[in-house]
Amino acid sequence: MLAVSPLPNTSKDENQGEMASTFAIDTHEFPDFSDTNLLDSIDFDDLFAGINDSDVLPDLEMDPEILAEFSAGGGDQESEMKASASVEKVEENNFKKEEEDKVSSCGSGAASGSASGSNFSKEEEIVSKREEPVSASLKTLAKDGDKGRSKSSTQTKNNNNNNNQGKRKMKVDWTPELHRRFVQAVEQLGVDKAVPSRILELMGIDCLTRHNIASHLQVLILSLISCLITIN
DNA sequence: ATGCTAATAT
DNA sequence: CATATTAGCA
Repeated sequence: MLAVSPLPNTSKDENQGEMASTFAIDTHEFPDFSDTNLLDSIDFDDLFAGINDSDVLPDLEMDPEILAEFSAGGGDQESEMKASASVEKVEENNFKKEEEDKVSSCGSGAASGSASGSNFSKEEEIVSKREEPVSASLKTLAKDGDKGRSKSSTQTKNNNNNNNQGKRKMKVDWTPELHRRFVQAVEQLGVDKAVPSRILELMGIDCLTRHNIASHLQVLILSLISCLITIN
């Protein structure tokens, strides 16, 4: 009972750059779920978690921070090494990323000095959290992943603005870091419990609401469906 | 009350 | 046009 009518072409990812054309996507062959950068860049975590992690994954109760660091290093090309931690090729060595960062940019510094003027800002408020790679260690992967651009032509700017009423905070910039957090939360929770509330709780972000999470989740699912359609 | 989908706004 | 927010509904 899955009727998919819309066909949005979402084939633009941050990974589209260094794609070895050695193995092209076998469209005329049996789709092998092993090398699909296009899909891999989306969110196979939740999908895998839903299919494979049903019982294969025991109760992985590791600290999200550790996992965050673990995952933050590779970027987004290692989604299938966590399931089977066997002795595979030791290509990826120990890469240490920057330490975990506290993401709290919602109710900080809300007191603005301009109280007299009507602050009915009709413009969108973007709350984002961007961290700069302080330590430029050796880049194992010469590929710009999430963090690589400062300004975008669309709308990825750093703007922190709080509203006065406290009920009109919109435009939450889903920074890659935040997205990563979201994905991690989903994997840790599993699709069974991948409910917005739980995700939000696990994320630890107190600025977001279930609607925010739901919206993002919706977009992700849409992208995933699009990709699946593309395969077929 | 929570979750999901659809519509709307930026 | 793409993405995020909000509203309505199950």
